[in-house]
Amino acid sequence: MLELAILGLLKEQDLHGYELKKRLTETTGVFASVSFGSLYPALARLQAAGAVKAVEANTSAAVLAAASVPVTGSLGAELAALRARRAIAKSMPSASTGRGRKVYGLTDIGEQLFTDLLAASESNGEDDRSFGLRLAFARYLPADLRLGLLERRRAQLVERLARTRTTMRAGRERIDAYTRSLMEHGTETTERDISWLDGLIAAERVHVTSQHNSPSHPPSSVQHH
Amino acid sequence: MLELAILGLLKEQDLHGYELKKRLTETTGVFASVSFGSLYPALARLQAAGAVKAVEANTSAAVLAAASVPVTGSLGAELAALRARRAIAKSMPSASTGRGRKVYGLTDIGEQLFTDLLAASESNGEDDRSFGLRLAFARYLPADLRLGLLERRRAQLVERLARTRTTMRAGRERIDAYTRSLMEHGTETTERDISWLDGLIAAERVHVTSQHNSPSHPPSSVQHH
DNA sequence: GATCCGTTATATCGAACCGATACGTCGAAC
DNA sequence: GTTCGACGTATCGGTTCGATATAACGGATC
Repeated sequence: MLELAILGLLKEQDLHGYELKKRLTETTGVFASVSFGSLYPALARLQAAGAVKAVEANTSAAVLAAASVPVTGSLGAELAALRARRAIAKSMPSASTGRGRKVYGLTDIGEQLFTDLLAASESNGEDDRSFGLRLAFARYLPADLRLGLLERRRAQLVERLARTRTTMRAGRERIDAYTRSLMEHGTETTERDISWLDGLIAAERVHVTSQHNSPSHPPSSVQHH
Repeated sequence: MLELAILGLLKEQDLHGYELKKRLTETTGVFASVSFGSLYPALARLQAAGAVKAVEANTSAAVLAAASVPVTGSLGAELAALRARRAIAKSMPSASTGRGRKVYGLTDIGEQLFTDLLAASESNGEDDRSFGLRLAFARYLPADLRLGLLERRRAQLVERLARTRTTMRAGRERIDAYTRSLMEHGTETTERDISWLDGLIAAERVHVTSQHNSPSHPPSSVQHH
């Protein structure tokens, strides 16, 4: 789960651990708290699996070297050098502060792993954060899988709603006022989530039926009935 | 965190593990999924700390036979006997590996531990589930601590709102449509959470200022909307 | 009446994850 | 001139999860 998030962020841009954590907590938002105690082991796992590699492993020395002599052929190193130059130009001190930072980048294996993890619908944990994370990377999914993700989530929320209502009817004398208020508020929140999903699904269907290009599949075949 | 939930449920009624899990997932609802892999170790910890004790062990005849002398020719009974001996060797009292249910109840230490955990405001994890769980047992809190719980939660949500808005303004070109929709929906949800909390806080204040409160008699009417 | 299957029930294992902490550099405030 | 906070990598102990094993029971199904 965390690995999917890391791969997704690295797909857009090479990043080091600290920045990765900031984006996971702040930008992606879905992770209320992802700690270094899980981030660094996850990075180590991904590196051991060959999904990511350390693209730039030092401070200004390596940056300057990459900037002056770009003979490595590494795309990530060139990008890092570009970013370092821009940072220096903006007199941003973060390029050379602190201890030696390790910038990670995706490999081909990592690209493939990202695609596999994102499209995995059967082996799903199916929790709330899983959906939020997948939606944040939904633009990398083909249109049909994207629609399936939204509809599966909708069905899941509808089922949760039904179970909650059953529980509230079943043990109504055991539930005190605070718990009941919590459950009712949760029910309303889930209902709003469902109608929000309905909006997304409707927009998705319009997009699917109006124009025929999905991101990775050419419109060679009509939809099957 | 899980220990607090267990203690709170056992405070109302003696329960065995399976029923405990059902109430944690269904009734309390806050825990989307609490697994046996965390429930049983938590129960063992609480038992080792003397906070709970096995009140009734409805052990079957096979378990008793395995614990004392394995007389049956059944393979399963012999395996059970092996495991029971190993458990006894680990000095675990009443380790019945049979299928008899073990009903747990609170001790005086457990009552005290529950009160301490519930009132702990400084060493808080402060995540979403923590608040929901505490609110579900808010009737056991004195009125001032209950109000503090609600106001701390409110302040937390307000801060989250501010941080999310800052993030959305800062990296607006980096955020794609799906992520933006997710963040906007999350913002609306948080705003509704805050106004829901305002209702609870108002009801709480009315109760505090209008009459003398006793911890064992929570307000009979909590506002829902 | 033997067999299959879902529910009730306890328990363990490996892997993942979290919070705290340590180690370390830098700029700014005081 | 030193404390303070930001950046930055890393590990440790303990908690939790998901999967799995074990086992007894009741009800279908053949």
